[in-house]
Amino acid sequence: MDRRQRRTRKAIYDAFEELMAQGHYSQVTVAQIIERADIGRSTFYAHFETKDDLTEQIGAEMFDHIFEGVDADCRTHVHLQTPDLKGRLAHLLYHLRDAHSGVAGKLLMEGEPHFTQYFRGKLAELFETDLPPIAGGMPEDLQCALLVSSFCQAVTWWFEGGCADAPETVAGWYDGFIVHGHLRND
Amino acid sequence: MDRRQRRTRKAIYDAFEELMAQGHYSQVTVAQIIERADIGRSTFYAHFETKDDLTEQIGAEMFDHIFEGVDADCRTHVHLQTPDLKGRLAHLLYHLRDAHSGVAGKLLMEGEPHFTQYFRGKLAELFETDLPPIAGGMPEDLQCALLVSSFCQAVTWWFEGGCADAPETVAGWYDGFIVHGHLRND
DNA sequence: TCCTTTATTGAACATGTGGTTCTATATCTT
DNA sequence: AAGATATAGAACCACATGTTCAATAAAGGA
Repeated sequence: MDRRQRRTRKAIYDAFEELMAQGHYSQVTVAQIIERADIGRSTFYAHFETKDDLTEQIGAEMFDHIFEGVDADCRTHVHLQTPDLKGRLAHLLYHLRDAHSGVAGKLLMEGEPHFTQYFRGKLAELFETDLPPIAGGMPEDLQCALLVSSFCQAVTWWFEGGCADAPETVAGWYDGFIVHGHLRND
Repeated sequence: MDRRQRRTRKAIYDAFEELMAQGHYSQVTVAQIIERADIGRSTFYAHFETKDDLTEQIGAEMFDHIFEGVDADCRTHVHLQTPDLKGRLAHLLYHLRDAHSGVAGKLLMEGEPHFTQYFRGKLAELFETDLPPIAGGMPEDLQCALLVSSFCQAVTWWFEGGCADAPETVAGWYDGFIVHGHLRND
């Protein structure tokens, strides 16, 4: 790729992250991105078809990095050689909190579809591989969707509270919610 | 309330529902609503501050009706005098599917925050009253958020599939997911 | 029925955003 | 050095949100 392209692309990514770190997604405009990235308007549209396109691509790249980091961590830690779900989720929470100044988590919290889409896909992969389907007749895709959706909600809750609890704690709660059920009275 | 106000308000509500029945929420514009409701532009803004304001109010009214219907049904059916969660959720699914031409469910599916907000609140009430908190140390508000979020996802999944399964079936699956957990291997 | 109050109308206006087009200019790669 | 390509940036279009205001219509109480 041309060096110029790399430069402007990075400038756009950085501008987007900076703006996201201080405001709501829906308030971030292309004009702001352009101004902060210090590029021409047409240059932006030479790289991305629409604003949503940028959001999707930036989301994909961000989460690719994050999930790579999670995999690397899980390979490094010997006691996770056979990584259990709980451990993987804890690592995921660590990276969501720390990577890119927590912008990933924040965007997840806001639930913007174009951004979360890719994350949900990666999360679905994670659940599909690790989980034997033992629902009471529930279709697999529904089961997977419920797991993804509730984990996203857990992340949201965690970020809304300023990541006050330790990743392991939250992962443990979620694991308990999933594995043992919650409403058991007996 | 003035008869004129009632008339225009109803016209706006009807127009909104008709437009939602045939398109995506984000594509529905104020201009369209005005045209279909056959009212003046300034009249619309005399009733609602913004489009989001309309969305919130219409969502609140819709879901108030739906939840009232659910309550009424549960009181009618003798075998649900002590209504269990599963039965209530099944009734809720019935009403979501049938009320207002299924627009409620469709909007839920699209996940527009201003619209779903009120529904999530009502759903949280339902869970809070029915469910003894027996999580493994999980905070109650997180537990409730996970329940709400996963049920919304179940509704979404159901509508995406054209409401192919019976409400009781979906409610049963969800209940199993919650009560017994899903990943139990032993 | 009259009269006061209030809602509606509809056009004009202001503003902001997304997205396109075009030419001159700057920068890269070979 | 030279041809290819990316960028600058201004001008432009289309469209949506929301406001303002004077004229008109309708409601509801006396």
